[in-house]
Amino acid sequence: MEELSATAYVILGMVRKEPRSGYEIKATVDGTTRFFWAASYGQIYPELKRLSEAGLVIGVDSPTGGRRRTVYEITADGEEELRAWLRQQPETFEMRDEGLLKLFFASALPRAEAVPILRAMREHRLAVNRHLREMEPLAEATEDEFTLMVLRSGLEFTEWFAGWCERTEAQLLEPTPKERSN
Amino acid sequence: MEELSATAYVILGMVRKEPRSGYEIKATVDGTTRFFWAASYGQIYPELKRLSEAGLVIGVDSPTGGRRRTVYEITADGEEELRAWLRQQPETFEMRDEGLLKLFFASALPRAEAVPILRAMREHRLAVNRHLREMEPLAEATEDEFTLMVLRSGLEFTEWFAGWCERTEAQLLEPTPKERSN
DNA sequence: ACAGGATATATCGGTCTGATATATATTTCG
DNA sequence: CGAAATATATATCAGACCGATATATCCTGT
Repeated sequence: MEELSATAYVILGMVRKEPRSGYEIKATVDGTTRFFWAASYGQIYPELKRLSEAGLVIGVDSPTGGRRRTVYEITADGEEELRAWLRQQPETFEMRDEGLLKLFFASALPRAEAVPILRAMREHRLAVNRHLREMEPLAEATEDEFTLMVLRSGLEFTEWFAGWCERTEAQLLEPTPKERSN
Repeated sequence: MEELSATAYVILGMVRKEPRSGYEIKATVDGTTRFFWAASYGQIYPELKRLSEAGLVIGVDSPTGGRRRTVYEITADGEEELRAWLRQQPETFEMRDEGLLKLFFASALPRAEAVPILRAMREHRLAVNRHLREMEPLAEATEDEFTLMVLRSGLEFTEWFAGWCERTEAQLLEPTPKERSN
């Protein structure tokens, strides 16, 4: 069998915790992993078909009234595949931060105009932090300690980042090294 | 005119600092922004054509012997476009961290097997940190203070993250809350 | 002279996002 | 009650983006 995409493992991991429909998988991803691994319908539905064909999940028809609905469960093969993946060294780490990118090119603007970039970055990190903080009680209530562990990394990360923005902004308000040396 | 992709602005920013060929743009991106904004040949060359057609850059034929080579310069319109973008609120922030994803699903493994995930994450962050540290003297030498500012964010980030991994690993080696309460 | 690496451009398969389309079920509220 | 809004559910498409590969030339070390 071919290698699975990372999204396939997100799906396997999610349906292992609890059988779910594609829609529910998407909702759960949006509520949990999206800060470090997102997934869209455009991936989820085709991937569910592939996983189903490969026998790693089983789709069970569970219509709600006249609305068709398929709930997927993980198979023994699927669990095995998931565990094998978990035991492999993580490869992918990517970040795309438009704020840092703008800051990198900020010499194209008057120096003072870099301040709003840092402010916007800080606001955004703080907004995410507040959001994560709201999720904390729920994560504390679950059996799974890793949910909370990962959530705490998000809390710490956003706090560190917001702090960096603040300190860097302060540094920008000071005179430049060139000006100081005059 | 249509809206430009973020990669288009990476190109504009890079050729504004210094006229460059597509190959040189890629090399510079790999040496600088790649940690928070990457770009591949598959984007760069088509985008250079579009930007050239839109009059935001000008391609100047500068062959090296018999090897064709086009060096791109930014135009006044291109600079204007770049500055307008820099003044807009940054939108995109994305992260894809396979380590955190694996940790999130680590309840599928015996508890102790989460340790190698955290170790691998820490090793990776430390490797990036060492790499950035090597680049520091170069960044310190440049006129552009934002280069160094952004590099320092990478240094701090990797240090924070490596520290988090270390602390979280220690936490895993302690007994579970359940075991403690017995 | 030749191999290996650097410079330079181009392109393709596959992943992934964000938006949109379609349909049904449930809730809200005048 | 009935209409409107919202939630559930699946499907698909254009475009962004990555990683790899192909092709060709130039430079350097031995």
